[in-house]
Amino acid sequence: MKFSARHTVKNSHARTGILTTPHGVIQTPVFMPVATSGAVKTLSPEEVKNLGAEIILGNTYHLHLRPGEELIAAEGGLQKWMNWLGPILTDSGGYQAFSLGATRSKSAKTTDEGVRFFSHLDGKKLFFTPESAIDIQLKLGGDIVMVLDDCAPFPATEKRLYAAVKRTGEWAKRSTEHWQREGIALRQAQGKGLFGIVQGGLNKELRQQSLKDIQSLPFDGIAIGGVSVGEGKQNMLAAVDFIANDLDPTRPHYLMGVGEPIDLIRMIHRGIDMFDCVLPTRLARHGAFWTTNFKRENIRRASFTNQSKSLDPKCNCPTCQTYSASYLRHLVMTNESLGLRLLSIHNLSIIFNLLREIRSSIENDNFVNKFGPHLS
RNA sequence: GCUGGGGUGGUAGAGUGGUCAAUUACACUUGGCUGUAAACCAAGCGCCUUCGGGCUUCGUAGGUUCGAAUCCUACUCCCAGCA
Repeated sequence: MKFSARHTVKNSHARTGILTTPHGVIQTPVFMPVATSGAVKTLSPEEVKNLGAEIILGNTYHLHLRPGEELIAAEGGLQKWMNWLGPILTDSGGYQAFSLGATRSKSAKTTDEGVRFFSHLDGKKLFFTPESAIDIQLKLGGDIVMVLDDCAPFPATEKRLYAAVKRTGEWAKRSTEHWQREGIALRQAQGKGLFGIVQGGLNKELRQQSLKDIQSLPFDGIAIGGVSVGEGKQNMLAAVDFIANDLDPTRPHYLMGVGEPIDLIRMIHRGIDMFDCVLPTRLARHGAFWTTNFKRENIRRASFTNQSKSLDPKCNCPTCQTYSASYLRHLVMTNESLGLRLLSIHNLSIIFNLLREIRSSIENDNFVNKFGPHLS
């Protein structure tokens, strides 16, 4: 995997870049729609691509459970199988240890050796280690492989955060060793990349320690995890600010699980190159959508009943070019799946259009000027 | 016309003397959602309220009772079967 920064900005960490993967080249800053179980929910890969997606995210935990990485490998890899011909980043399952463990008692537990899961489908016991998480992702066909990390919840004690940083650091080391043992030359020839993940929650020293741990290892990219776990926007900003100045500029920076349009702007200003988030598609399935000025609305609100205009007069997405808010509300209220699809298309368009604007403003040295009011 | 069954809040449908302003579901209203256990979750949903409570409701009108959505009578409407 290769990354090169293309254009940087004065008075900001914002930058554009190019990420080269086995399945194609990506313009950064980039947003990766989440295709947890092999589909961006409600949309076809062709639709996702046409909206402007260059890379999508698939999930180790979910795909391991169903249908299993062996089947996907036998079918020629996730890209071929689902007919997404571009790059795919596979998440490791570290977040599921948090989300299943935190919200469902005893369905996931993290130890120094790895993460034990009880399948949410049939209760079957699973055990992921840093090594097995990589093996599964390679079988799935991930272009970018994420290490298994220990994602601490919010709020978390300093002790818990310390443990997360220590364990994540140790796992990171095991991960790079495994990556090499399994043939780093081959990996590099294939052009696949391995990303490390920084933890540390809202603790400045621990964030900086974790960044040091991760950046000392030969990772192809640096991810920031342990955010978007319920801490809120201001806390998230603080967590990133702790380390923004020390991010290795030669490697891509990936903020995991973010986000909202406003968060993308702020975090790109802080030097983030990559994002993924379920919000555009999940909000859509819940009737919510963003306007071009980054406000959240919900189409179920009675006031949209007679709105014959589109969701947002300034939006040029396929949904807004074609359908009225009134009709979209009707579709959602009557559980027509078309409504969920059209809102997913709109929300993803809002994100991709924003990123196009941001990239071009960076290239034109206009980023700070244009997005100034939204940067802090 | 006769016989039997039944009319409960927007809808369906519980409830058969007090713990019923009335279970539940759906609908509706409003919130929430940030590496997807998520087309989900939460709250509200007769009227008024100084949030203690007050008032009017279970086809209509009477009645029994300390007390009725629940028992009785009449009326009315609906359904099934028979004429």
